[in-house]
Amino acid sequence: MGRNKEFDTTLVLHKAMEVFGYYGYEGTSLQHLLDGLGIARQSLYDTYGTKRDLFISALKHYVTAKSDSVISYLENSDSVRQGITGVFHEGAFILKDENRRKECFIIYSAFDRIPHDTEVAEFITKDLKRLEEVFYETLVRGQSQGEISHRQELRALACYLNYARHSMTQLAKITSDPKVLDDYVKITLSSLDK
Amino acid sequence: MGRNKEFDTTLVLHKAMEVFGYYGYEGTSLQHLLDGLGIARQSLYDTYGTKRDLFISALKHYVTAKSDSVISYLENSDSVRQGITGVFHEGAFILKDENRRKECFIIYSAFDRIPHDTEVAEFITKDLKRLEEVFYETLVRGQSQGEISHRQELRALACYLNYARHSMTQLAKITSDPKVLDDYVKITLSSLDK
DNA sequence: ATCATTCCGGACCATTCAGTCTATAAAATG
DNA sequence: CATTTTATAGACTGAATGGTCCGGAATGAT
Repeated sequence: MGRNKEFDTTLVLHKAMEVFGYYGYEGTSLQHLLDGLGIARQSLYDTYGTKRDLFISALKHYVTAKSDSVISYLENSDSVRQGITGVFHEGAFILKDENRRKECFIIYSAFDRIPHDTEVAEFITKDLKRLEEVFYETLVRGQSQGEISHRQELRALACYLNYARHSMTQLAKITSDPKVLDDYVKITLSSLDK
Repeated sequence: MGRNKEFDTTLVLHKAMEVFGYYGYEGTSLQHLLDGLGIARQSLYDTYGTKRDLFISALKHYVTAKSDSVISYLENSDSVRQGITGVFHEGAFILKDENRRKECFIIYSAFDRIPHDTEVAEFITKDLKRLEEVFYETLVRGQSQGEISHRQELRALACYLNYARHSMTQLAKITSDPKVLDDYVKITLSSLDK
């Protein structure tokens, strides 16, 4: 009983990603959020709690969705090279979309918070580890399938690919030239060819 | 005539890099600066102007010094591969130094400011272009000297190396494991071997 | 000695901040 | 109708913000 929520809470969460991604965590004022989310102040506090609570909710929602997508790419592709290539092309594809790219930048607001918010730090660290592990296992499978040379140091390569994927988002923040992004992906992927 | 300045203005500028790098531009309060720089409030305003003025001064000082060093490495090494390798190893070396690494992170506070401060945006963009150009010319020289394969697309490769160098700083912000940094450099440099 | 400059601490300013509270209206359920 | 939940707008708070101004002391050059 009682009145129903009138706004889609996860849709508002996506808007929050954009706001935090644009202004950064410290640079985001409550007014920015109210304008960006299109809800009243009290609704924000009732639904999400404090500004920090909202930030963490938005961040977790973004990161887990992204990581799940990456992992699905890697684990559900028969060809390991196709899986890894798919991850990077998918990432670049989103970053080239004028609308969808905006929310991605919340991850960099989160990186900025690492030294000042242990919950953010632990969450990010755990997710990075989780992803690196999947990259590693995928590469191992690639070696056994003969797609990846046995000369490769898989641990270092997994780590590199993992960070390179994040760097791609950073790169998109500086330039919006799609060709730059594509070239970056191409050269990054050439590290598989040793 | 008159009393002399009692603090080394460029040394204080380096401290400002650290403060801004740690808290971010928005996250840095005047109190943080006063504590970090060790000078009185009025001295700060007399010497550097507003908080934003100080930020831009610190940023420009950092970026130009760094870029000049990179360019010097690239232009003054007979072997092109040694020059490029030198740039990355030097970068990693600084990022592994507990003290010297701190001031490097001002560059990411600057990236965050790009959408909100045109002067910062223009300065960063210009510096990125300048560096990419030197990378490109160096690679051209490398091809003519037979150090770089003629199959390489030099423009894309220059762009990649330029951004990869910046990503290295980002990487250092997330992890302080020196091995991760070294592996990252190693794999990045392997892109020269196509 | 005079004057200019820098130093410092603290007072002071208007503004903005995140967050709370109140009041009232609108739905949905019983 | 009564109850419960949500929605909105606006007033409000205490604290912190960046920035300015003042007063007095120290230092250096003429």
